[in-house]
Amino acid sequence: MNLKQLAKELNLSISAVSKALRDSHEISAATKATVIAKAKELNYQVNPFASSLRKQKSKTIAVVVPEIANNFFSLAINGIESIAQERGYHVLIYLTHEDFQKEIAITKLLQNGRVDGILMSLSSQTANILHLEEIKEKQIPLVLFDRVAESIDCPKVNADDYKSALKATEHLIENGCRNIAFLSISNYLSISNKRMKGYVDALRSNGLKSENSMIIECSNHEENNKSLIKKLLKSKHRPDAIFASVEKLALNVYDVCKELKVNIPKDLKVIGFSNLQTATFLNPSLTTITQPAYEMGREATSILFKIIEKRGYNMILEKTTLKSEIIIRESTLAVSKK
Amino acid sequence: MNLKQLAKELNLSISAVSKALRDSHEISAATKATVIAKAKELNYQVNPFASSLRKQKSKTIAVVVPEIANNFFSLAINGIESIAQERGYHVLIYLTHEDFQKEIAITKLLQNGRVDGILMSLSSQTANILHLEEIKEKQIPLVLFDRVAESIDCPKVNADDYKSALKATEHLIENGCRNIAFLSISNYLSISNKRMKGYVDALRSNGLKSENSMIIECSNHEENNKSLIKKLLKSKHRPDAIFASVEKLALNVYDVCKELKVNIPKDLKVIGFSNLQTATFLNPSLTTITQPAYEMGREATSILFKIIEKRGYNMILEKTTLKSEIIIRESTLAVSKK
DNA sequence: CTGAAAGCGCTTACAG
DNA sequence: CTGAAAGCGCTTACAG
Repeated sequence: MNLKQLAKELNLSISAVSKALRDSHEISAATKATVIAKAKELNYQVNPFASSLRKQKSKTIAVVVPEIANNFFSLAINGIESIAQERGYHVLIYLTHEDFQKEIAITKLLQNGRVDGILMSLSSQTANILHLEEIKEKQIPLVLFDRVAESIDCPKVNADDYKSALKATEHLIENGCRNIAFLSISNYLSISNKRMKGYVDALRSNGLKSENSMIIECSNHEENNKSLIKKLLKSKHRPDAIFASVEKLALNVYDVCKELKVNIPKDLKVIGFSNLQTATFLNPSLTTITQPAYEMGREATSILFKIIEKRGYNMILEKTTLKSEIIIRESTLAVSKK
Repeated sequence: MNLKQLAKELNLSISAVSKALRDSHEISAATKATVIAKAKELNYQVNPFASSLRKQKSKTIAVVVPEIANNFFSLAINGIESIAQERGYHVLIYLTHEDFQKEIAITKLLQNGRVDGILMSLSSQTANILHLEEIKEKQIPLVLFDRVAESIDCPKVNADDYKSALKATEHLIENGCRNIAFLSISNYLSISNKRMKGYVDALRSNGLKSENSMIIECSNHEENNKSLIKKLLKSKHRPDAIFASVEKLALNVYDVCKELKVNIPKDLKVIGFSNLQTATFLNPSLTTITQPAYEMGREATSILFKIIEKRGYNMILEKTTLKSEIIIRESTLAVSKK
């Protein structure tokens, strides 16, 4: 069933039917009513490809994220989808699996007009932003969220990572910790730097010397991370707290502590950035810095639609920072050591 | 940059260029080489809408799931995406949020040729399959996974829910449980019935009378579920074990036990269907029946592509059942009660 | 208020 | 081996 057939049924021209369906002011109310009724009766639906080809608009956005089996990203996608569905947009999803080359390939794929805009969170392996510059050159609206690159000129949505890392570190210090190890995953992105900076500044402003700062470089290799943590916990300069910059690392710490029979929080306090819904049921329950993932998704999508719908808006650099929440649980409880 | 411009640059006809790019046997190797080189140089990319319009193929599939902030579905989507990416397909994602009306609206949306096929897991509210019949009538390839409706004639991928529920119940019985409460979420789908049937059959074959079976109807309302569980645990006929048919309910049980100071596994054993990655870190660690979510996603997608690529294959009813795994942890440990 | 016509950018059957 | 032409199904500027 296409416009041509529908027009024939109605004894109208194709253009009249098309206009009626798009509620054009050129068409009388009576004609519109009959057209709409007939279209419904015959279950007519506009061909999206013909429409997109003609209008040069896809009514589709792309979401490019490192992974999906991850609480933060699945919550963010939930937020993205909620706004997109409201506005009648379709959502294409692409996973980079933390692979820079895949990320580049995907951005290339998206340069042919398939989508009206792109929401993106960069992979941890991303080493430069040439691929993002290409997107910008092609004038495709782009909004980055969470894993953001400072060096690119586009709207960004993230959380107050510096501030919450600062507060989290202070929380540890208040609860008696003096040797706090920060588990980082370094990359091109500023996000991990910001968290690290918050940690370092908190040490400094609390009179802890810089030699007290322990920054442990982790990777995406679970086993390597665990042996790093194990080594750390067995060393002479064993920390009294661990600050995990990402969720996975906090769980690795739990794993190692279970194995080494290190008691949390008595022997070691643990805090981590995490969107784990079950943090409260862990043994012991985990103190987390929880980002507003759902809201970040919604916010990023709202901004993207502003750019898509008002051309030229692209030039406005919008940077939105949402507040994370520190949820204090057992893993950082002050315990009198006997 | 379109074919016309590219053809002009090359002093060839549009059709020759198009054929060269699609590696047609009608074009000489030499011409192909120059065309491909030029296309690369000028960064030419085929317009997907023109191509889809002409070929009546979208190279896109839709994934319709109840929710995404859920370990099972995010793992399944991971599997789906991995196969789709391999094959060069795009993945549209739609969430029903467990709302039958939304599910219907989405299936309507997908009838206009936007996608070459649909992967779907039904909402818990889905009350009939008229919308699925429409999809079938329109000859759009459809594969259901996990939350499947028995009554529709299409390929299905699910887990051996009956068998694993049977085994799980037997595990509880072996560990001394006699009064096992089964928390179900009933709906039109057979999935929960299968799990329930496994539970009931295990009781029967172990000589436990049918009055020992306790089936508690839960809902999607967390607070209601918790008060149901609370009532149950405070009642005279307090169970010695709870079998949660879905992950959320198991966590609700943990919540209530924490509040009522019921000790798991001493006072109550808990087992549940769950894809929780942190099940092992819970307090106590949770015994789970874990579905192969990633593999189910991959399998369903492979079948979908078989149908898309070989027409007529649609008629073959493929039903694939994958094995779940019971991972025994502390929450079902036999403990001598003093 | 309605219709004829051009054109979005491809692909492919057909002619040469 | 290459090209001219039709057509996928729309939308919209233009004419009436």
